[in-house]
Amino acid sequence: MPLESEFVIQNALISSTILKKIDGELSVHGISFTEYMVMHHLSMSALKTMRRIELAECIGISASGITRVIKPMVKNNIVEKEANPRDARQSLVKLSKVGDQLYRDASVSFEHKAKAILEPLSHNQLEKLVELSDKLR
Amino acid sequence: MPLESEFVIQNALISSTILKKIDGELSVHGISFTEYMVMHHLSMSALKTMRRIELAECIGISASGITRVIKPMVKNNIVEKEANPRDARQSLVKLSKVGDQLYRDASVSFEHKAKAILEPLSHNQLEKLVELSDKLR
DNA sequence: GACATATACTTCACTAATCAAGTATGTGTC
DNA sequence: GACACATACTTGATTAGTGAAGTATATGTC
Repeated sequence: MPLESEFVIQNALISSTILKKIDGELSVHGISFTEYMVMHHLSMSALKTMRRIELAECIGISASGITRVIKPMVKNNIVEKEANPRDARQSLVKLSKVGDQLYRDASVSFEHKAKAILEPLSHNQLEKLVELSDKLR
Repeated sequence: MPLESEFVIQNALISSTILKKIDGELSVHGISFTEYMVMHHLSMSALKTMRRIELAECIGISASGITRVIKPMVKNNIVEKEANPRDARQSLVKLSKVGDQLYRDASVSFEHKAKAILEPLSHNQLEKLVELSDKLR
């Protein structure tokens, strides 16, 4: 079997395992990995505000997917809706104060688990892995 | 943000993208990536026969998940059920002749797509990536 | 200014997975 | 041999996602 096929198969198992571990860790905070990703990308963005489509792209889900993820987050006051005066089609999403704090708290768990998962790798190996993975985007 | 967190976030996006590309490619053969994985692991196994639990583990899904994946595969004569005379609880799964041919055909598409996905990497880089990923199992 | 087309969502029906609970069978201990 | 416990599934209810179709708004062309 070619190495490429081997990688795809191996990667599928590894990434689903990682996802489950992270999801388990984040459940303490009452959020899923997808919700964490939403908060993460909002937190990284300059204005802590993004369009839904942008968010969906960053996270790797569809337009309808992002609608469903965000609906309960608005209800729970983790993010706020904002209109774009320049374009009435858009519905901007902004991290609320509550959401910002939740993100900080969840990040502690997230980073802790991420480190545990990547513990088998040295710092140099991790750097190499990130560098190689990056080429696949 | 620590490199470990960055990797987890980056990897989630990359692997979901890869999965969608592969799924699209396999849909020509009327199968999902999960079904391909079932056939793949059966094909690799010495007797082309495995227990459901074993399969589930290899693929990274739950026991109930494998039940649901395999049911239509039996119906479509891709795999066959076999009893284990030593243990009546077990329900062995075996790749049928039809399934074996389907796997061969699908593998061509699979390998082709896998190569396209990993095209940005040189052979050495791919080897390194597989080696590093392997440490995360 | 009207019309065609593109974009940004939202909603509906569906799918693939999950967990919890249930059934059947095997295994170890007294 | 009986009982407790473990293992190998299966089923039902639920969940997180998908794509297709619908609505509202923007943009480019004549």
